[in-house]
Amino acid sequence: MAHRQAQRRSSIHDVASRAGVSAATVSKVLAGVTTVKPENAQRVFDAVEHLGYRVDPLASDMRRAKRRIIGAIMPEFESEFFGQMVSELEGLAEQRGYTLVAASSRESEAREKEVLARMHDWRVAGVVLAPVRNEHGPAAGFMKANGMTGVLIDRVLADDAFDTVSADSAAASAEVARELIGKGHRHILVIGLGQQAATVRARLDGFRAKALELVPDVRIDVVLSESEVEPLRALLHDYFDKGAKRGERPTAVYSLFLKGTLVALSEFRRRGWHCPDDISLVGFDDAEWMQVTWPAIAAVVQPVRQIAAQAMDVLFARIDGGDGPPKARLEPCKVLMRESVGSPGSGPHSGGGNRQ
Amino acid sequence: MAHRQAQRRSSIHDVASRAGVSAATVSKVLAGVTTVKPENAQRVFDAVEHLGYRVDPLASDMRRAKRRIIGAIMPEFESEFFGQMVSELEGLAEQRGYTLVAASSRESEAREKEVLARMHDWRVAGVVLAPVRNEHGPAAGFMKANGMTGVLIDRVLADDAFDTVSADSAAASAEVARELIGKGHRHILVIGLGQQAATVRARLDGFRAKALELVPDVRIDVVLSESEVEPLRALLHDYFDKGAKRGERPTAVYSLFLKGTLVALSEFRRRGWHCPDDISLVGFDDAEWMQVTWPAIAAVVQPVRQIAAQAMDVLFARIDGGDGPPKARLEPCKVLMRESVGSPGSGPHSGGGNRQ
DNA sequence: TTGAAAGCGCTAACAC
DNA sequence: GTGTTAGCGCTTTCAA
Repeated sequence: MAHRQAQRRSSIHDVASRAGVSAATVSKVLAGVTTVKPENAQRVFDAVEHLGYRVDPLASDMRRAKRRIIGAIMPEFESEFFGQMVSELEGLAEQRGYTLVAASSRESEAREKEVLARMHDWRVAGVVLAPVRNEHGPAAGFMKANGMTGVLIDRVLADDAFDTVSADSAAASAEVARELIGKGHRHILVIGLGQQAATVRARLDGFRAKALELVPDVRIDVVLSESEVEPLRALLHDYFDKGAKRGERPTAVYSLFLKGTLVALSEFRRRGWHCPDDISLVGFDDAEWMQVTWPAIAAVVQPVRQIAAQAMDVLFARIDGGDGPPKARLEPCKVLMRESVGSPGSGPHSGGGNRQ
Repeated sequence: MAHRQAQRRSSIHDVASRAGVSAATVSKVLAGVTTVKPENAQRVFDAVEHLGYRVDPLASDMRRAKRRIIGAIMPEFESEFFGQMVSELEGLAEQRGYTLVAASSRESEAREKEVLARMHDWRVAGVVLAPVRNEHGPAAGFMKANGMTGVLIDRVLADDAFDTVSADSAAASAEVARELIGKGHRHILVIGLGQQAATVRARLDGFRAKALELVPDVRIDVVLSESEVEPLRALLHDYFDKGAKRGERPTAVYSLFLKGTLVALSEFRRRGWHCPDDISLVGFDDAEWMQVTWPAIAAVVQPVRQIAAQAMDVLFARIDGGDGPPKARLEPCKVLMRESVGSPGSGPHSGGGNRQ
């Protein structure tokens, strides 16, 4: 015996014959055309109800040239940030009667382009692309070359062909600088990933500019790993080792991205340093766990909902034929100063205690 | 001037006329049929190359009745677990030439059913459903009623209509029990969410059975919140307050799900308790951050890759016509005992120190 | 107010 | 070996 056999679904013709009208009329009724005789419309509704009929959206799109599908390409799905982003985008697409098809580029530009090509094959109406690196990658070039409609988000600054939406990293980083300087930090280490060039640069520059403005002789060290997280671990290790030899050590670390914050914490662990007594820490990107640890980790919160909402707004404006030069949008972040930040010089386990 | 106008993509007919053959021949060449004259095949390849032609997968599926699309429905996208799951499933689907379309049910059974109906409208070849609650929800019923092909994962035990794949929660929980009992814990609190009935029950029973087997008079308290995380916070608060009045307190907490671990940590914070000196903690579900905090949090690691791989295997077996009664598969977990677990009675900040 | 006809881009039968 | 024909399920002229 065949197990769970998929029965043929009723088509528009089944509805038509049951209602005693043509398929064209059914289509009109379902599309809300008002020129249909009420009596016939009712018969159609009855038939639809009885048969449990539902339009096949793909067949429908087939005829209409533009498909009601939005493609979303994210660097990864594993983090809270992109998880929330996909979730938001999905809801926003649905609200407009579109389906979101999400794909992960797995932090690879090569794959990003492949995935984008697939989206193009699917003839999606538009694409929300969060590039692996920045707006100058091969994927954006592909979109341009193929006349695709799209919006670039997150790791982008501005583009001459596509609208962009991202967090205002520079402003947030300036605020972090103000906070750290205000607490008395004069030697700060900034760590980041060079791959995410667009935003890392903005964050670094925003931080440095404000810090130097407030205290011209502040010392800012920078440790950047080109494209992988693991090397950063080694670089950071070396950095602290060398500093130890010279008897110097930064009093605060600002990590420009989430994994960097984890790497920093893990390096602190290894050395037995505690926040904020031995060293202060602020990370770009918030996560749920950061509030429940000892100490709670200070973080820059990206406005995921706002970015998603803006992205969809501008994307649909383009889909609906909106014209004009592309705009670069920046959404403000929130900076949450939590217990991982204290004042330097208070010495191990002495001041700013957080263990009541 | 119209900005970025999408040019019409070349169709199979464009390729056909350029190669001087019929559309059917092009289709055959591209499908790898070997009966085509090599010379013509070459002309087709040349034309494809020249025009940058790519098959429209949706149009192709339209004709072939079964669409090469797999639907994946997850309770949420925000957590590491489901993020990894979607990522894995996406890769596995691609390997077989299918596209994964993922949707979030947002922990709502009502939405889960709607999303599933949409998948059905899309006529997906199969569905990987991670139900909000368990295998008896309305979504599984819908799948059954509509003869859909699918596999149930994660929050499921066994089903009479669909294959299921999940982590072996009971075995892992038994191991947690063995570890805690071994360390000398005799009063343990277990917290969970009633909504995830299927697995919570398995985890609870597995834990309790083993603990009682090892130490018949062990005390196991249970705090379950019906369906929301927030009430759990309040319940936990009350539980500890009441215990304090009587001067008793569990020496270890086992959280049956990730958010519960966060709630527990946050409650410990509020009371100024530290792990493992004041209380031990083990959580079901691991996360990257758990290794870099002080202390590192002990956790049960679910075998995401294995679950995804098994799910896709059994799903495609069904899609390819595989018959026979549904099977319930359990994949073994790993239990990582980290510093958040110590021995009871060593008193605050006295033993099992983790601050070298 | 309605339905017949013509496809969207593709593939599977079936002739030739 | 290859092309013709006939659709998949739907929408949209356009003529009646």
